[in-house]
Amino acid sequence: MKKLRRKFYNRDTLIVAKELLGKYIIYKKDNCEYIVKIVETEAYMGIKDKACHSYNNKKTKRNEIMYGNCGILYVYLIYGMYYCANIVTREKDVPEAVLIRAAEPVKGLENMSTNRYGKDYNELNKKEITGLTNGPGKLCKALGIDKLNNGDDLCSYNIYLAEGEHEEFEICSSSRINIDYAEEYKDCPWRFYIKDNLYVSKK
DNA sequence: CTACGGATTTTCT
DNA sequence: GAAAATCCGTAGT
Repeated sequence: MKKLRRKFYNRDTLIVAKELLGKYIIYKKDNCEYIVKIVETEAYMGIKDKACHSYNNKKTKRNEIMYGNCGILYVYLIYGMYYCANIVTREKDVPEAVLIRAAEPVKGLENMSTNRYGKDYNELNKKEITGLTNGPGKLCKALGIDKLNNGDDLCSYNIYLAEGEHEEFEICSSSRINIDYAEEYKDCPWRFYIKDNLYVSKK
């Protein structure tokens, strides 16, 4: 599979969010190779976007990664219990990113099952199988992504994104999930997902 | 099928 | 001290 280069990420964040659909995340950890296909993303559009951590150019210890180079993972803890994985876009000092909301498991299913439920993949019922990676917190749990992955370079060997075979699918968009506080930005159609894919988190 | 509340803790004000 | 880019179980339709 063809690895995505740095300049893929240094483009308009909405374009990157859309083009990330269908791409593969390859992550090597604990002697296991995890592969998932991205099926749902959300764009966070930086200093003007009230839903974005960097709204109004706010810079904190948590979000400083967004102000750095693109093609880097931004991971943070949400609601005290789950992690969310984002990919930083644009050039340095333009703090935008794409949240990876959901993915389809491709390889490393046994390990994902253990990470999520503490049991074998072949013991999972149908709901547990789709529940492996159909949400931002679930995806991180399945892949074992946590705080330590904040700042990981996606143009490296252990973790990177790649293009698969050319594949036809229809892209849907909608408003983003759980950002009611974002006022006039809460209805922007900046969430993208692959139509009819089983692992999309909602609708 | 949808709707609600509780869990849990880091981060920022 | 409040909020948070979530998830899950339970209850109701």
